[in-house]
Amino acid sequence: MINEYLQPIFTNALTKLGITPDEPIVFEAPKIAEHGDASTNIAMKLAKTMRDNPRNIAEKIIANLEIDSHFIAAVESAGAGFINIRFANAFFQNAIAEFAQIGESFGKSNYGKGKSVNVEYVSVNPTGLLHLGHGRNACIGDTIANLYAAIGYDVTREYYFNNAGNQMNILAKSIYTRYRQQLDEPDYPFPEDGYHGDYVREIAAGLVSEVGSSLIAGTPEDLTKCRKFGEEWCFAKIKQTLERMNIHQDLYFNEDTLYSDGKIEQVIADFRKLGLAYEKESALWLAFSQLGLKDDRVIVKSSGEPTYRLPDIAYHREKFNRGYDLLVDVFGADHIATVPDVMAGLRALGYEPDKVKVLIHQFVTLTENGQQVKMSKRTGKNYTLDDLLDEVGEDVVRFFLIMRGISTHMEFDLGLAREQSDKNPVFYLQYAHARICSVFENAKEKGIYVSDKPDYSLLNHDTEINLIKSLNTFPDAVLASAMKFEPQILAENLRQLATDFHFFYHECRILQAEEELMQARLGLIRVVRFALYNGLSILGVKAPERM
RNA sequence: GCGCCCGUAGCUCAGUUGGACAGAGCAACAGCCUUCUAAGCUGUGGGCCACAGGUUCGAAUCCUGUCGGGCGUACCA
Repeated sequence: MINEYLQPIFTNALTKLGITPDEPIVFEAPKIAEHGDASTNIAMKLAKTMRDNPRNIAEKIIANLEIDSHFIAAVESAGAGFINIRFANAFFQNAIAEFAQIGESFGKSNYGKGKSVNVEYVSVNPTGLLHLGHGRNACIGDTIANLYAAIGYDVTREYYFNNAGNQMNILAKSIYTRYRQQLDEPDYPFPEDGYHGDYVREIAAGLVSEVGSSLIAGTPEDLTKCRKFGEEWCFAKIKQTLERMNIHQDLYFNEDTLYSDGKIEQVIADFRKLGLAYEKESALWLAFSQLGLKDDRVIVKSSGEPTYRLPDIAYHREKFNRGYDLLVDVFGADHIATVPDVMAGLRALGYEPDKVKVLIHQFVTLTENGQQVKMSKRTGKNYTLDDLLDEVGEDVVRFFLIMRGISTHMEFDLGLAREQSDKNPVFYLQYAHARICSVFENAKEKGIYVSDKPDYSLLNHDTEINLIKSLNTFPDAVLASAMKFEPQILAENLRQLATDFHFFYHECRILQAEEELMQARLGLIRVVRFALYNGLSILGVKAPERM
């Protein structure tokens, strides 16, 4: 809003000076309050082409500005050639009136109207339970999806899985072993590469009570039953955990359908047609070296099974063909190797990889008293996402897992999480929301009529103006958070908004104020509530009315 | 060896397309509740932004190299 207001005023001044800038003028909020509400470095940018020093240029620009002194209080040059702009209170009073009119959709936009995005996340194969790393993936993906929904995109949330691969067979064998151990043979040997997790015992116990000893022979059909039972059990658990975190995906895409629908064969045929696929040592290779990558890779093993690259390419092609404007993949750092291969493959098939945004998040290190806790599914000792949700609650987990940039290596200390969960910043935001609700509740009890059109020009207290400034940044933060694929930007903005609200709340009485002022303040905090509510909802966190 | 990510306050981390004296939370210390929720507010201390060069009006941010950590580098996914 500040940018929209200043842009024409400055462009006009430059035009008068005979300058047509090739890029829009950038206004930013100075870190230091004395530097005003907005600042531009345009004079410094022009210094080279104009062959003049930035201070002189700044003065010339300022002299040519046509300023409405009702809204702009001061414009001055400073420092190395910055132009600082300070708004009058009227500017912000005007702004809050606009925000109030927007009402409950404050912060949302129709930036992406008519455009569609597919966000693929979680995508864990049903061979075990979700752990903390999956949680980070899930929370990032879901928040990204929410962000794009908030800026007007048509969003599809997708979960990709494979219930046919080798890992599933290993799970089947592991289940069968536990089944036998529980049924008749306590020393039945456990497969070397099997899943050691306790949950496998649970699955086996479930199997025992469901089918008794009918699978004891261990025929291939019996193992298939073990696998099927395990798959369903794991999926139910995974979905249950996601449900707890308020995550609901629209589409579960089974890799298997790529085979049954001939999509895999089609990709192979197309690569052959392009002369990019060749046989060597009874495997099928793809000539990635002709696609700008270093080495050729196997896409179909000598056993006849494809490697992960092939279905990944076929799957992305499938998503492309569904016609989305944007495809987002959320992967953990361990899957980074697949990205260049898939992109190169897609490009060769005639698709535009720029439409795909791959978000690689780094790992979460789980520690307890300084010691690392392993989360692996295979080694057995596993601390699951459910365990964490039980300990600290859904809101803390969701907020914690997105409050840092996705590329940072997060450390999660269990002891600290237990001890500090009540100090988690998420409560700070929720508390601000609850406080506002409480004020309205009190107003209602006192029979106070709340006006829809209060006189916002009565808001002149520093903390009021400051709060409006803070609100002013919220819609931009939602947009920036989406465009940059960084949920953390929104989390940080909300924290600042809550700070500014708490400060205002401490300084200014609302219901005890004189009638007109009270109405203006109620109007103000109503907008703050919409911002907090919308922001928290995007982050998948509850906005309680009472705490 | 090569590729990606990271190294900022005691701890966990922010830091917009390079901008003005480097920020927040937690921890520590000192204050604020007969008044709309003290899960709050105010104040204090705390830094060779890993290290060394380079680019420029200006670098935590961009480039090169070094050191340290994470993840990859399969006919596993």
